[in-house]
Amino acid sequence: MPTETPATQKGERTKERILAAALELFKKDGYEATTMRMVADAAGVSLGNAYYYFASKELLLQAFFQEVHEAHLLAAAPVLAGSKSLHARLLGVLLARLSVIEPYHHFSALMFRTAADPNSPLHPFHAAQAGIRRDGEALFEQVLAGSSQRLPRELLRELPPLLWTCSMGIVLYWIHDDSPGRGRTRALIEHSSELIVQLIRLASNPLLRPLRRRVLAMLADLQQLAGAAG
Amino acid sequence: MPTETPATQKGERTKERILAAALELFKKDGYEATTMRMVADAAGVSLGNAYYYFASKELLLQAFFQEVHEAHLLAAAPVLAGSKSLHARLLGVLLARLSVIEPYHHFSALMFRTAADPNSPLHPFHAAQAGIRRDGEALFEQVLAGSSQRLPRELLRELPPLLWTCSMGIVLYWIHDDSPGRGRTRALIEHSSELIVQLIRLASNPLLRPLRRRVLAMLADLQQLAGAAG
DNA sequence: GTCTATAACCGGATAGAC
DNA sequence: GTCTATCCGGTTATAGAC
Repeated sequence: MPTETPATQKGERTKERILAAALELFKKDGYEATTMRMVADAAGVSLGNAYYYFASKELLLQAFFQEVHEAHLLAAAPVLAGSKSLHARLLGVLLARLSVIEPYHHFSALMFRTAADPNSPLHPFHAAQAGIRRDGEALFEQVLAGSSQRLPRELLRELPPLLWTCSMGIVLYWIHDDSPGRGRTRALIEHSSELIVQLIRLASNPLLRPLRRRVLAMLADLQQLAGAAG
Repeated sequence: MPTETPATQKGERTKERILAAALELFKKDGYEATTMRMVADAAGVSLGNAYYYFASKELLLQAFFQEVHEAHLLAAAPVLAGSKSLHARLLGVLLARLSVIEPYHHFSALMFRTAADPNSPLHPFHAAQAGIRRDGEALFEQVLAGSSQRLPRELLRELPPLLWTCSMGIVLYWIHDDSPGRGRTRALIEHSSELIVQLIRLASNPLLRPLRRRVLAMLADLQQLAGAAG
């Protein structure tokens, strides 16, 4: 299964050519409109050869996700370097994601159709995505760690996956959002980042410890499952 | 487009036969494993004829969802008639859903794959699903209205869609859940119903009015979009 | 053993005759 | 309203070239 790492240099170049062709077509025409035959043609290889390097169309899409994620990390870096306010950091990171994915709005629904299938290797909790998920959580860890906000240790441990999930929810909202300039998603990001910061402060209140325990217990439930799947 | 209502009596019978055959096959083999050719064969009609009545395989699945929803209403009725405790009502309704969908766990992922595509008529926010969504919200309205718990008017208005969304989240969790007897989902339902009740009580605290406002504003954002889509 | 190509399979969807 | 014949695209089998 040379999908992992082609042995030859020539093979490696071929694989790269196929991937590049696919990404270009995805961006231009969208995922579903792009056929494997088109990809193969654009890359100058046969259909069968394309399948030799990428066992499915989905795996090509996965490579695309990887690219998007790396662009997000890049776009978020200046925000994280620039401010210690938790709200500013959270807001900045979420807006950075928005700006990175915006060019793909017209075919985002089609990406998410496959990604929503728990059996698909593209699902956020799938083992194949563990890397991206960990990276995503690491990003929110940074958001928290670099901020001036004080947090109970247990929250610091549990919040990153939760924030990452929230950010996925925002992406889901964005997919549906047809408002000009994606204004609604922007509003949602602003409101929710304020809200989250306020909730985090509230959650640190000692009076609410029993409630917090309950929330953390539920989060543990959720992660147990994610761990089993991924 | 006689997909809506066949003109002839014969047509009506044919349509029913196709639907019945499809549901049986979905339950036996799952959605993806069932081909339109199998459905047509089992119904004793040609492939083209099946497509005359159901323009896509997805529309057959939609009919299945409708059936599941009606079974849920039926299963929830005794709970709603039997207790005035908010927690008991919420818990009962969520567990009723679980018992209704359990027989379909083995192919639930495949249902949700299509349902997660915003362009699909199966998406919870799609216009075609407005009926089911309204019914679902109405169910949670009953859960609240028939309980002994006092609620601010604004909460009473905003909670049903939120609870419905939570219940969809639980279904999503259930899809991934491979634990024996679906124990994890049961635990999640118990924990989250307790948590929700506690949060509702907390939300009624006058000290938290500013926070509550913010939450309600965000919910308004979310519903604006749902309204546009559905 | 690594790579590439051709030909076919399979199933969702459609066209058009009756 | 029903059929047959066909398209189309993801995927696979397989044969052969380096």
